[in-house]
Amino acid sequence: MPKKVVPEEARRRRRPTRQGAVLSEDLIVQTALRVLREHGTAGLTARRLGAALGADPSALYRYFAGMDDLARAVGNELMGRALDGWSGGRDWRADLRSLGLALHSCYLAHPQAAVLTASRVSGRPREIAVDEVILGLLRGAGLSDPAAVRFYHAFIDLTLAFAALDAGALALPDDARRADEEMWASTYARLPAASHPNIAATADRLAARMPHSAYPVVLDTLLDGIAAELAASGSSGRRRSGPHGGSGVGIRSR
Amino acid sequence: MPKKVVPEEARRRRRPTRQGAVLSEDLIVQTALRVLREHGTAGLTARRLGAALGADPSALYRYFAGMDDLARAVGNELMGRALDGWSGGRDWRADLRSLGLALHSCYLAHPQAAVLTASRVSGRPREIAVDEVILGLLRGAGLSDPAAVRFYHAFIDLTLAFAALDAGALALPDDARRADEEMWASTYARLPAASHPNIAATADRLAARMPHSAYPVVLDTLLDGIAAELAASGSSGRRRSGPHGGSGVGIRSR
DNA sequence: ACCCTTATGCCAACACGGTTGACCTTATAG
DNA sequence: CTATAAGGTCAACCGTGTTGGCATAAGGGT
Repeated sequence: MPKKVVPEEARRRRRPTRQGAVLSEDLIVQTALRVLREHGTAGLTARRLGAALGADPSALYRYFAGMDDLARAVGNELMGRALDGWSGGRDWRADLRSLGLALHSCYLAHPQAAVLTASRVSGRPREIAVDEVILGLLRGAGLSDPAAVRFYHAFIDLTLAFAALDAGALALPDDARRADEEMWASTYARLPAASHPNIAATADRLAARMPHSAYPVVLDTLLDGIAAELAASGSSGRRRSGPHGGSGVGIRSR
Repeated sequence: MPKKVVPEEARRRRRPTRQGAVLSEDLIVQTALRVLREHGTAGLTARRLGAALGADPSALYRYFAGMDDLARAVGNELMGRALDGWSGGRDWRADLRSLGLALHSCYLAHPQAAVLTASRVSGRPREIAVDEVILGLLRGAGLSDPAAVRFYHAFIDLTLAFAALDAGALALPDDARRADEEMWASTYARLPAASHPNIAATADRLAARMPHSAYPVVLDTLLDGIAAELAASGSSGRRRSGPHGGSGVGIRSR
């Protein structure tokens, strides 16, 4: 039956639900975020979302083709929030850096939703807007199209990968997260230097650093790489280091 | 009922199943890997695994506390395989690169387990062994302890973050994954140049590159960064670029 | 101001998922 | 040889996404 989902722009009749709510794509997405925050990653079910909206679960299918489609809409909303809270206008490096950090922290604000959507490509307007901005910054900086695409890919996947990883830790039950964090001060710090010399020599530094995100470090390294590419292609003709060829590893969608 | 799962070492009576198979933890894990490979990535269900073993689904609960527990067992198996299939002995850069790729592809071979375990720190022997190897390579290359720890953190989180991201895509139902991949050739390729000039100019390159993993590119960039740090600290005293300070973003466990 | 079309909410049902309690069988300890 | 309990099986429970059919009310056409 819901082969035909009416797009939001074409909606006319807004019938209130039995309990008075008037549904809309936006209301459903906002409620989904609330349910996600309250009930955890696995807590977003059609029935629970319906209950939270005061509507029958099947009513959702008038707005989304399925829970999968809904998840993409949620991801799109996160992208939009990040973009709204960002402003460019400085040099490409500062802009890219602040955009990456904005995306990262925006996903981290909703860990459950991040875990759910970070590995999906929604193809919706606000995500497309983010992609367009990134590509614009890279090409505007002077990169060739192949290099811009290569670094766009690296930038967006890096950002979303860390968003998902860090969000995954935040989304754990409190006790499990605490146990994971204390692992560095307990298990690792007690390893004998004889069998694990390198861990033993750096145990205190590890315990201090591991509970934080490595995203800023890796992001800056990537920005260094982009700057190096710009310097190389600016002076001489082409090329940079390493076997950065196009031979992909694995099959990915994002 | 399965509050009490008998550990593998304490098992004595091995009753054959109705269809003749003799169950064991190892047989179940191996069969789970086979089912994952054959029935697609979303095809590992208790009922299907039971059928593949020639046993009732509930028999699994004599060996594992639940499907979650079984997934962790599969994950452990993967860590072991990654470490076993790797050999160092060349320069630090080649060793780090092959180790990263080995970990990445090993997790990707079993996406469900990867998604489930990538953001956890288990503190188990094989994982500790991997950490010791990485730290050893970095310190052996000549990095100071703070730099070694910083790059160890970046390396392991980067690898696991991409493993989880890429695995998340692979773990999607087949049709959803296909839809995601075709998004680049459909939605993005059709955006008008007027509104989205940068995407329009690079649409074909994007469609060609995005279905692959960006991990190798980012990994090589990180290795470039390590090499730069070595060169800088080798000649002059200290320092590298960027605001890489210790002020963490977010709270992480891994 | 009316009516008629149809968008849209609701209900009941389906297939499939993990999980469990009760039962039965048989391998092994004593 | 027997008693015990490990471990396989069966049936059932509950929660999941999803859909076909039906009821209703919104709002444009007249």
